[in-house]
Amino acid sequence: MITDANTISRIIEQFHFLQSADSDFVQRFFDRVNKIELPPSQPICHQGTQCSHLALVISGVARVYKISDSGREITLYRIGPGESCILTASCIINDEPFPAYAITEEPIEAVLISTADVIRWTDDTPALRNYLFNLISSRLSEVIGVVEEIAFRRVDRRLASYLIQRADTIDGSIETTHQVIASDLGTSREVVSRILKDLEQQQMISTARGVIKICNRDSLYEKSSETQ
Amino acid sequence: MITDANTISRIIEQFHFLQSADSDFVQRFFDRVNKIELPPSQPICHQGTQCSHLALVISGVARVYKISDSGREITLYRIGPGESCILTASCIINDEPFPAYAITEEPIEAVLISTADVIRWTDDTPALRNYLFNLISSRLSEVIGVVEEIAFRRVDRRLASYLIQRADTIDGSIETTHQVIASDLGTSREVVSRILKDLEQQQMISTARGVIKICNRDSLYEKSSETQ
DNA sequence: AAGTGCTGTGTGACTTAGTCACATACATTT
DNA sequence: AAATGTATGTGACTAAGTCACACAGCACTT
Repeated sequence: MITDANTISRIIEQFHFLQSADSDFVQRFFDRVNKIELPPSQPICHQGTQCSHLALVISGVARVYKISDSGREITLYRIGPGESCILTASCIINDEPFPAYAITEEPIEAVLISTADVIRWTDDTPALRNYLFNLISSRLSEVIGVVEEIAFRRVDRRLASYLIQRADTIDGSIETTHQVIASDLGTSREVVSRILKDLEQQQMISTARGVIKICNRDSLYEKSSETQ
Repeated sequence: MITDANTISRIIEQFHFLQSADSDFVQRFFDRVNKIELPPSQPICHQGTQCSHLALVISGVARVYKISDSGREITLYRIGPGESCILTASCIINDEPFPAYAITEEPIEAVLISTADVIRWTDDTPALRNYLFNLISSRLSEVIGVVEEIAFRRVDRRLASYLIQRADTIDGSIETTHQVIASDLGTSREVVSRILKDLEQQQMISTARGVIKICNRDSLYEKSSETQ
């Protein structure tokens, strides 16, 4: 149960479906759900487990990913404010085990809905249902995008795109490690290190321990969009 | 509109949601939908186009896949009897363009539902809504499985699995070409040819133009489940 | 039977990517 | 300054993808 008016208005602001739902539902909603806070690097869902709650993220970011036997990782997508761990919803509704891992990256505030409420509400509340349907559809599109990336695009091009995307808007710097990048892209740390070295020699970026800085965004962009 | 009693009962048999829906809806359903037949190798959805109908497959198989600039393909999943081109549904509901290609493999009979009816019925008919939700969730799981395969598993292991899966149950033979296999697995024809040659030298299979026959299923299975 | 053409398969040489085993560099603590 | 832990660099090797081209099997013509 959530009672704090301030928290409630933050949640309503973040989740559009609460605005289009009738006030009766909104009241029941805040009666039945709970708010939790999670620290960074907190595992949320384990592959193969059943999910007991659906989490709607108010603030923070979580990462959903796969791990291979050899320990390599690949990020499927991230969950941000206003979104939800939709795989959970899909597991709840289909009664299947969770097919991946999820972990918090930035500290998360989330609303927890119990399995029973998810099932009841998706049945009788069009607003929530549409919200979930839209979210799961866009996840499907995103994951199809991941398939396309890893099946067809060269790692150096993908890395160039990744750097542009992640670069700080002000000074073009990124604080991260090669291992983290490798885990996002689904490749190995050595491969990332070598490509970064190449990019540095071509003056597109400069690197230091834990930091990458974009020096020539244009030529990096050009590299990212080379075909084949 | 579908009136033929025989056709109607075949459709109801295939689509469970029509059994759990109330009879009022079933009547409206058959009043409003149409049946189509498509020959093999007929393109259904083109990447980037809007979808005007949702197709429910009564018989036959379609393939949903991605193509790279260089012409390489990868299969995302197949649509069989009782299933539906759920990407279409997701595009209809989110009003997004279709993110892949779909083509019939075996001749297809399908029920076509117009965009407007899809939207109306997902809103007022729980049975149809749940059917679609389950389907899209399981597609998401499948596509996540594809990511895992191409990101982490070696091509020779994947090919071994593929052959076991596709082999005729009676004599263990498969009628296909190296190019078709490559397109399913998301690799190139040459790679498939080389690995098949290896498998043949290890007496696991024998090959001829357009045919592959499994000779030693056990050792092929062993190969498919080697780790790393 | 020989000719023609299409589709399917084989192969070498080369580039890109992933693995393994280390070496080295930098930052923080003691 | 030494010790520790994390981050990065590198060579050697295997796996996978690309390109160019050769050749084989089959259908169809004449």
